[in-house]
Amino acid sequence: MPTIPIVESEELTQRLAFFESECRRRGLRVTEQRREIFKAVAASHTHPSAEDVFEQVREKLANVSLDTVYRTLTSLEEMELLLRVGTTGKERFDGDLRPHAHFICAKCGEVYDVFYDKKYMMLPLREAFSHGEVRQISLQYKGICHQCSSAHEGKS
Amino acid sequence: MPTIPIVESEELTQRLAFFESECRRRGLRVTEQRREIFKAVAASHTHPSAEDVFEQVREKLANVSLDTVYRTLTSLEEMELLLRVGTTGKERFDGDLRPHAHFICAKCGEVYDVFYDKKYMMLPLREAFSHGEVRQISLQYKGICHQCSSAHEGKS
DNA sequence: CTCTTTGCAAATTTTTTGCATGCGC
DNA sequence: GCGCATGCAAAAAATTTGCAAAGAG
Repeated sequence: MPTIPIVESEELTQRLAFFESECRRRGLRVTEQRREIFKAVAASHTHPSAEDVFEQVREKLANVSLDTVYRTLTSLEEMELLLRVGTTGKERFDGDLRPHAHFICAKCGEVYDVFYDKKYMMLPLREAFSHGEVRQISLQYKGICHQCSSAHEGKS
Repeated sequence: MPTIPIVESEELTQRLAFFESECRRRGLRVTEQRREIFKAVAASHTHPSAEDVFEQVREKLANVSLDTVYRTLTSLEEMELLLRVGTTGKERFDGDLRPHAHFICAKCGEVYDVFYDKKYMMLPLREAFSHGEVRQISLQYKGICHQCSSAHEGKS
């Protein structure tokens, strides 16, 4: 039962304002639903799933739909106002057990290997062990791969 | 179009032997299906999805089923013979944009934050940029959280 | 010969999409 | 008022499960 820290309301207000200005800058409408969904994610430190966000937003807006939550979470991610933990889409597997990281293209989903010197992983490892026994380390970079940025078609 | 490096057959043979001994050690039967599925993942550097593995294994064993592939990939992961890129199960979101890592419990799926000093991320960042424009860094530790290891019920 | 593993099919779970109505700008 | 955003329902995609038959030890 993790104790849930609440983001202080002052900072939250500030982030909400930024969210709204970002929406306007991109020509997206500031709706109650978007505001509540953003607040739900920004205020929590529980790494909620889409379903979790849906339930929390329901307490404020009794009839939001789950698909609006999905759509909004996706657009918030595109606006870089939240992070998605893990990969998008289907699971991928890797039989290479050497310590290495992944570069994942946000557009095409391709996964590229990134090798690094093990010693650079030591510091966060120590803190990670405070949460339990670490069995696997996975460092992921998300971005746009060269292939996708040269084929300059489609959204951002 | 990524060029696909093939794991040298000598190393592959060695890994296959290890896979078989691991199976026996755990009382799992060494079947053609398991062997081919393991080989498919171990020999490729393409981070295949379950479907990809399925298609490749089909070339050898014309009637493996997709569910066998799923079951085997899961057991190979439990044997720590392969890695799963990304999280298991549903997607989780994080509104905290400060640079930090995640400790993900392999048993209950809970996600814990792990903060670190940004400077320790510099080295792999340089290599990551060789694949494209990095927009997000995500460091994940997978393991068993204290909560799950104290509640010592169930598998492994 | 026993008991795990498989293949099939069906079920679940998670996420996405089409379309008419509603609401921010 | 115009057009994007929403809600509903239905579809799609990904993964899991029950069960009888097959095969490893």
